[in-house]
Amino acid sequence: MTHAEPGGYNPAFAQTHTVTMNIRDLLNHKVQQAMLSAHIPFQHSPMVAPSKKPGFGDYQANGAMGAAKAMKANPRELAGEIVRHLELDGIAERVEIAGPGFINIHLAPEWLSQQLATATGDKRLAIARASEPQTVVVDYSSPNLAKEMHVGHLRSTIIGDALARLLAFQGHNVIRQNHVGDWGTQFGMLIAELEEQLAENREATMALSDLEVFYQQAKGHFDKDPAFADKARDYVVKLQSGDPQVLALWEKFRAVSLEHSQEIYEKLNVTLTSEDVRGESFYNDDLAPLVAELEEKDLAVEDQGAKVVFLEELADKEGNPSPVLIQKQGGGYLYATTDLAALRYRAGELGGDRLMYFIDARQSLHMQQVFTVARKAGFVSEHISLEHHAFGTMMGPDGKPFKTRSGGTVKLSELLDEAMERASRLVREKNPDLAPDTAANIGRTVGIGAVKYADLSKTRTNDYVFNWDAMLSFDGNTAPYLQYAYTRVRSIFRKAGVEPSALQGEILLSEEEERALAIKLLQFSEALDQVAKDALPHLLCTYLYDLASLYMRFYEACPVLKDGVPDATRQSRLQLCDLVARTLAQGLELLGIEVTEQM
RNA sequence: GCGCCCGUAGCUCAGCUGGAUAGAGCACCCGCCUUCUAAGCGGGUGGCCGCAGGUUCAAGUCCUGCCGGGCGCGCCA
Repeated sequence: MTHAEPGGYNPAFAQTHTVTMNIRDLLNHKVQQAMLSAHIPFQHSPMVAPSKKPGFGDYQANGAMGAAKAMKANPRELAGEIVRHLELDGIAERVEIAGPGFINIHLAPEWLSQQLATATGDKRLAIARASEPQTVVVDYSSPNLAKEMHVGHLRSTIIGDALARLLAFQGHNVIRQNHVGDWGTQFGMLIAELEEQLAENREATMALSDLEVFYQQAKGHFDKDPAFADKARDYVVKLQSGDPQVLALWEKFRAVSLEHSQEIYEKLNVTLTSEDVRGESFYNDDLAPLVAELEEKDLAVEDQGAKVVFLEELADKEGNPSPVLIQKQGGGYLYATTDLAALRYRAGELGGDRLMYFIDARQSLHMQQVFTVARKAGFVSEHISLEHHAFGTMMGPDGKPFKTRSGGTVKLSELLDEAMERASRLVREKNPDLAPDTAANIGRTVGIGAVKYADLSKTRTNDYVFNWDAMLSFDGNTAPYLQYAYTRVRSIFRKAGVEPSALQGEILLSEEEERALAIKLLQFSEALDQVAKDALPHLLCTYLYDLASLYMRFYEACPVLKDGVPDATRQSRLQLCDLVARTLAQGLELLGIEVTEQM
């Protein structure tokens, strides 16, 4: 139930009303119809997928074998039946049966060319908007405001932002939620420290210019000075009871800390704004009623002085139910309480159909508990999808959690600065003729892109090893490689002095490299659909890398501007180039990565 | 102890609802620039897919057990 399917999404049977650029859906639909005509029950899926080997056509339908097994029929004969009913006139040039019952589909170049033509004329590259747009609430980044953002926040921020961008592009109503940690006991200490420093005539922004240092000062103060510690504890109480003076200090601290985060988001090219901040404090007033409601519904019970929900759904082997603490002995609330309030708000007030959480894998049990309680309490209806998209830890080159040499946490701002610096140095080395401004700008784009892409391109659920050299390399599945592919295309247009909009004529797919590139271009929407469904941005990375690789091969094999290229061929190839550039730029933009005209 | 995640080439990683001889990049070896950015392209070396069973026409993929690693499990968030 953690990874519930979003309601109503089923790519296999998506209709092709308008111009859907999704070949896979189209073929699935066509093959399904053929199967029905061949009296094969609807439950058997066509299993259409891109072929892995060039010899097996462009797409293959593997559903005949499974259906034959269930129907006790001969798989090759059944495949023959399906092919007999298969209507792909104008779409496929050849359909053949191979092996035990594979149906290999070879697409017609004229059809591919037509499909590409609809993409060239469309700003969205003919990517359809969702026919049933959902309201998707995306929880990501969510740093603790008591401290500076560190590398631990990178993955949630980057991956969540990519999904938010992508779902919005698909036409969904995306609501970003930055569930910042702006409440809790540590704020008593921090506010008390802030008050003292302000009394020494320091500006709040100055005192808090380095949150890490400030936190250490407060902690040191707290540990050594009992009077200060008492005050800190007193301020926690005052904060919770709404004391105006303490609250004002808290506001000040919060504002400065949020500004720090906002700076990082801007540097990172992350779309979060102050509008998206809905921190823990936002739910304060709802916590007591929420606990009361859980008690009324006999879900929460008192246990050892605390209020607990016991979940038999998550019981261990011996049948001991899993406890979820929602209120402490002293009456204080816990993060499960806040998360439940936030969840209820997102489903209720925000009207979310799909609630996505991009949070560390270590929170898996907690998220499962929150989801289960929310379901039982009726905070969310059956058809609302609750999804925890977990990710692994960021590891240093030594394979251990990423830390500084001295063992401290790595500040995000410093990491990003280093990325830009390293990239700038590389750009200057490779292209010394660039003006310093231009080089710095390219360095920024490449450096930030490299950091983000390195993260996005790995399977989300695994731990991931941070490696400067690998991510800044121009070889392999990296941001610089993709950005370079983009500049190569743009360079052709600069050289030719042609505007893409001025291009004319049919797209001709005579060479192998052109054909392969064409099919890959047309698979963009398939990649997007899959990422949207499973929240796995690395699938889009793989797609873009494949596309860039195929373009590089095309570039080597198919001259565009060179002498002797017929005009029709030149126009055709320039159109392919333009589609590649736009697809790369669009894909990278959805990942939150920028491109440059030259490198 | 229980639960979740992971184990694929020397290294970093792909492998899509089970499908055809398991794929990239790095590293190593060999080719390709008087021609659109060689920050590139082509080729080669390299794999008991942790181990053992099972299901299946078909298993890296599904099930069970074991080994190894990470993480989590009532008053922090």
